[in-house]
Amino acid sequence: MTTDAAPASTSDETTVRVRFCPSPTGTPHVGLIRTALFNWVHAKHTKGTFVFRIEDTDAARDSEESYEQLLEALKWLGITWDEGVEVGGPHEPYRQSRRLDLYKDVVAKLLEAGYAYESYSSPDEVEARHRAAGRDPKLGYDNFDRDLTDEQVAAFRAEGREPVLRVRMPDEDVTFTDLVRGDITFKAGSIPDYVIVRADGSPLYTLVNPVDDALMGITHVLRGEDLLSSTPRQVVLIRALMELGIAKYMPEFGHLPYVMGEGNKKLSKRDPESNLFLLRDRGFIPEGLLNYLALLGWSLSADEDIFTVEQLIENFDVHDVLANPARFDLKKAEAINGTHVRMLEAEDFRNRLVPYLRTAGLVGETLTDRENEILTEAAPLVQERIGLLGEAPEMLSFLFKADDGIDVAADARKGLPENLAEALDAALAALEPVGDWTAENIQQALRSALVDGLGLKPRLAFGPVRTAVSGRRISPPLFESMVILGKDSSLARIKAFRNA
RNA sequence: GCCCCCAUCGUCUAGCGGCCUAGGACACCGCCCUUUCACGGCGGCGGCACGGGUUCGAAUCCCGUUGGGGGUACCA
Repeated sequence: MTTDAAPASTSDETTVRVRFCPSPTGTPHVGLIRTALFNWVHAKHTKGTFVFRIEDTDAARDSEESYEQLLEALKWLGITWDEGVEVGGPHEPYRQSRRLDLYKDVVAKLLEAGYAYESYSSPDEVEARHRAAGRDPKLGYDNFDRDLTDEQVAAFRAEGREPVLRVRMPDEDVTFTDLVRGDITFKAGSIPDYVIVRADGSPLYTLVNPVDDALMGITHVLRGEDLLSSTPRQVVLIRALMELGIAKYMPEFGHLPYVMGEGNKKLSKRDPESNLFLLRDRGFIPEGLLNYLALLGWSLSADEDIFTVEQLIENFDVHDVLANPARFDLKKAEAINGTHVRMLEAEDFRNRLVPYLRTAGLVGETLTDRENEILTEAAPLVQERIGLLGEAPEMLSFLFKADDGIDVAADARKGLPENLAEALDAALAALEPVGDWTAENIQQALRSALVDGLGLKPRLAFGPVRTAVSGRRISPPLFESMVILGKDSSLARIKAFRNA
């Protein structure tokens, strides 16, 4: 005998309803976000509804701060929801901590119809019974309380025991069709009756998750593969809810592969590269990060890794998602991000730099006219040189500093020509008469003085000026930078370095 | 122990029985471009875990082995 979820499943005509339902514990991490992304994209692709629900039934671990961070994360990434917290909808409230009465009703019906029953056994007692019968003591719950007599119940009650509530698992195989893995069958007897309500009356995830999915009409459950082995339990419970008229249909399940860290460890919340806000602070942009995350388990085509969110929505099909876990590769993520950085409109890119300059202390809360001018002119110089926005401040800092505030990095002093002083003098002499201060003219003047005049190789010729002006061995294009600084400032810096 | 999932270059992947002498991307290594660094261009390195089947033909289908992961909670 087989319990098959498929026949009673969602029909093609049913509008897609997916949900993202995190527990507000800790900071948002990339695995969580990838799950949100695939749910959202699936909804967008099918013109369905994306529900954002909060599973805060664990008062000890849940926090309001974490809840706020989840909102901030989705907003930053542009992942919008049609129903849920903040925006409301027909199934309010969307926080489970405020739905407790609903669960009580469902539990009463489950008990009455015999799908669930009271269980008084303590773990120790279960283990003792296994030992006594010569079985492995770690076998799990033994379904002992399934058919207690009234006398037994009364006796337990008399001892002051409060029961947990368990779901009666059928003695048959449980099969469901996973959207990414195909048919999956759990053998009869391999799953013991499981707890849905604690002895103190509070509901567990095993109850509230499927119940809310049923109540909210969720058609597709896309979640991490860590929940795969709890799916047969949910299938059984939802079948009961269908019998009771609480659930209209069996949702389809799709279990997304893990996002792994170094080695074969699941990326933990403590790994820095998994922390969404840390990635944002380093300068990932939503376009790049979303692109990379989508690549973990899905691909647009055989030879193109770069795509926009629009393309992702257009082409995404959950059936194409791979079943095997993927490693989060920061290098590749940065490379993908860099490509998206280069794809930004110049003004958009410029504006996105501001918070990073502010954090680095290069500009204040509001930019002065001069700072705005510098930024507008300098931004294009770094746009194709960085993979992360956070790399920009170091590259641009010399443009925002005073002429006497230039610190010369140690490596910028190395590799300069032997006749450093002579080269600087020649550069000054050549630049003084330049009237029209353009990159073209600056280059011409320096080239004829240093390359032609002193016979320096181009590689060596401009080093002294670069160091003098920027204090760095590596800088944005030199001549353009000098134009932004202006003639006076440029010459002052060369003089200062000459006399240092 | 039992249950379930997974297995193509170092990494992410294309591949859904013949287009595969296995394609792309990141990383790495050369070369070119070049005022530094990048960007860009060209080239190189590098893989179907193993063993059985099925088939005229298998990276692709089946079975097994090995390896990895998850579950077996009054966590989610």
